[in-house]
Amino acid sequence: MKLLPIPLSPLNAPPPLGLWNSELLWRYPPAPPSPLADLKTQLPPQLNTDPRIWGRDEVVVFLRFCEREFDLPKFDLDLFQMNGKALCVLTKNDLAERSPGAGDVLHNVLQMLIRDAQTLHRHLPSSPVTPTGRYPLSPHSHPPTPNWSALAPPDSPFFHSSHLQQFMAASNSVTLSPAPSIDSQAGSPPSQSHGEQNVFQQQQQQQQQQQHHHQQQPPKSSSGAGSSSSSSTSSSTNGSGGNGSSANGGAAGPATNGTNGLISSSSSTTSSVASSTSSSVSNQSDSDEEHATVGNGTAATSTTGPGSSNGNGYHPLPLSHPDSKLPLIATHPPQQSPPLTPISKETQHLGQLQLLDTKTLQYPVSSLLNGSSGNGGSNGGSSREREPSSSSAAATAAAVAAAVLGLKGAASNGGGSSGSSGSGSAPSTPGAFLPVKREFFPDSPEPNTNGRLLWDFLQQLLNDPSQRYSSYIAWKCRDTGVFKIVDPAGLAKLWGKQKNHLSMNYDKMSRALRYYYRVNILRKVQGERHCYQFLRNPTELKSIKNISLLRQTMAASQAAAAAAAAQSNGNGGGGASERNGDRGASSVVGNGSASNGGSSNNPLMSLLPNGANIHHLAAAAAAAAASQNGPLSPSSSSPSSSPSALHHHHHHLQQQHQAAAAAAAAAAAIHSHHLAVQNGAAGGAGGGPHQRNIKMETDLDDLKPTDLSTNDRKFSYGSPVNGTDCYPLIRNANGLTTIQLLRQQQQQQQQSEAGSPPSSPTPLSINSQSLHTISSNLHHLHQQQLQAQAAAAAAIAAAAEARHQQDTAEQQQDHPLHHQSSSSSHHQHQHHHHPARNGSRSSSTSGASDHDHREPHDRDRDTPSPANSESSAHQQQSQQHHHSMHVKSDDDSMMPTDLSKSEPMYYK
DNA sequence: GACCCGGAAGAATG
DNA sequence: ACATTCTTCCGGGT
Repeated sequence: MKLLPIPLSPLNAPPPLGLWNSELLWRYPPAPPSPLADLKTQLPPQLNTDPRIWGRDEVVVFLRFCEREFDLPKFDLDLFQMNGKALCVLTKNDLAERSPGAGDVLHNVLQMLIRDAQTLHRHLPSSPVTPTGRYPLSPHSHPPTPNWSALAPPDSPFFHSSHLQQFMAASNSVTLSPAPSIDSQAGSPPSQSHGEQNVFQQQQQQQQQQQHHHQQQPPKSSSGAGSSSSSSTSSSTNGSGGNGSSANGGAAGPATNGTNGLISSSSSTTSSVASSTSSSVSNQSDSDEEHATVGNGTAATSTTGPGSSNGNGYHPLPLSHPDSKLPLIATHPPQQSPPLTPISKETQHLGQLQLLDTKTLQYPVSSLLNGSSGNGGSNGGSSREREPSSSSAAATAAAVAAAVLGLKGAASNGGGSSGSSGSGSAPSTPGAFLPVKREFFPDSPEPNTNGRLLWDFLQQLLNDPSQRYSSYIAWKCRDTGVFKIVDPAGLAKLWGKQKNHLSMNYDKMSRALRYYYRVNILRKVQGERHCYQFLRNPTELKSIKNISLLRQTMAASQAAAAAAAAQSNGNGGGGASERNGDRGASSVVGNGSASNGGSSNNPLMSLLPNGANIHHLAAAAAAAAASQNGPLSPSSSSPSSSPSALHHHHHHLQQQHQAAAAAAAAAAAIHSHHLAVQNGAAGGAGGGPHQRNIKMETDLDDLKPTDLSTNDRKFSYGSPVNGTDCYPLIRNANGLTTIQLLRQQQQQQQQSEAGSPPSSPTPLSINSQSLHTISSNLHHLHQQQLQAQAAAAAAIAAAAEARHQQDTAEQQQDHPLHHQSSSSSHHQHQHHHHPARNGSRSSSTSGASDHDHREPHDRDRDTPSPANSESSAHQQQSQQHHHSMHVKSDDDSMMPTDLSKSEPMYYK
């Protein structure tokens, strides 16, 4: 027999990561580290490397292949009348039952394939492009595995990662350390309760159902299965809790254990899910899973369990609800759930798949997690370091190109995540598609986000599938992110337990909530007691973290970049420049982003989420690239996504960097409306080095470091879109979204051409809705492309002119001025915000240091006279309100109820 | 008196 | 050493 592919155990993962970390690798992705490479290559040609998209026939082919390759006993095909998705969902035990003696092998092989496929997808996001940005941000980030190139592999039905991620996200979220956040993300949207179910919910439900199904169908063997060292690997790790938890813990950090609580809970859920699917761990009865997850069961899950939490008890849940959160799994939560909407089996399968994915992912995740603390950081550093080198225009272009290609991941990491997330969450096609949040992966990796954050905690409670915490906190309108603290004291206690601050009370907790006002994570719903509104969706929230990180890390570089930019272009010109400086980072970022190469690190790109700028850039770039490249992804498209292909792809990208640059310029131009593009900027973008010039004005300036309020909101909320998922995506302005769409298109085309996509109801098997969405998206894309092209041309011309002018007289800071002025219009809103924020002054958090550091706000802020503050505060709210609402188009009516449910703005 | 706001100082954590 | 995210207090307003 050939050696079986190595189990996916997380352990394996790490090494690769290290490798990947190197820039070289990054740029030129080595062949897949795993044995998969071989395995994949050996797969029968007709088999897609992603088993999840196999049809029954492919499954049969695969089984035959395994029989031959591994000298396995003949499989009883009758027992494998299923498509790839279903096959992937089978646990080791399930497989063992169906094929005694070969189950482990089969399982391992499948896991490897899945993992590989996932990996590819994942990486996509993180894509190289701006490796720096991203990585730094999401260190965890998956190992920068270069696969990004693979990313493209259109093969997977899931278009690029986004879908996968989404899928995975749904199921996975847990796994990731950040789980909580993830969960929250995933969960949150999913709505809980009230009728509106988001896709998420559906997904979750699906998942749950699937799980159930899963459990039911495949009679689970006893837990034993897990034993197989290999097989259990991923799952086991998770399940074993110890490991899984460890993974989480790793990410979270030991200290964080407490944090894990949520996470744990969430993780537990995931883990549970995983376990269930995976089998081994829980193999317990279905109920087990639930139990495990739920209550103390957590214990089962292991670390996550309360035990880990120690005194803290993390499980917020546990408190009242014994069940911890098992949300996902929670089988039918009695209460809640929304009856799973009848999801198509496919979707269910997907869900299952997701679960699997998660498992598979776990490895990476775990690795990431580990990395997060350690590696992640290192990665980030490395990436950062790298970036500088890449600073060249080419790099930028490449980044852009990468973005274009589909890195939604890119966004994922840094900002991308947000964007992606945004896209993911919202965008996902309405329906069946996998609305999930792709973020899972990307985000999760991020170290910082442990569940300990209050917002995450709240999200988890709010999104608890079982709605076990509805007595503490409940959505008033999920779409709008409005929730009510039903039991302030109780919630505070829960929070206190979570954080191990037994003396926690509502007053304290509410202070913490108010702290979020400053960063635009929350706002108070005026007139309603205990009612708050999330201004950011989970994804975005995550991104915030990234931002913070970025800021920290990048601060220096940004400053430098800003300075450079100022000199070169005279961007801001005096006043303007200052502002930028002040406000900071954001502005800098903008610049940096433009300069990107220069600051390289700039997460700018990564920031995408918030920084609409980036999105726009990305979008524009994507559009431009798409137009030029034609089938961008084609390369990627090749299902194989062989390393070579990837490389090729990568090169291709590089070559096209100019195009990308142009795209960037175009994007900048496009944005100009929103963002003020400074002269140079446009030129810069086109030129490359000059890129610096581009200054995306935007909100960033105003934003505080942590301030999330940036554009996103505009986009996200404002996005008109409601109607279709697609729309929103596009609207999001995340380049990602656009990109994703492009990818989808491409992939679809490719698939259609290739015919690869198996008949099986692959996830792709797109339903009419999704198709509709896609078509819509495409349509939008087209338009965007056109605009982008036009913009690009204009931008180039403008840039040339600008340069010319500058050359003649740099003094012309007019542009900057213009810039400002133009921006000002946009700004106005922001300004308002700021003041308000300032009002909040938040000295709270860091106190003086922050002030200095952070800003201008303080300066702006006059005196702290209470009166002022309050007034300002009110203004703030009103303004914010305004803002967000305005964006939404909705009105101010605070209450969300109005909001079109069609699409929860909030989550979008 | 409950709720809400926000400043300030400090702790925990990464 | 530093930044972030609270936690804890507190004075003040509604």
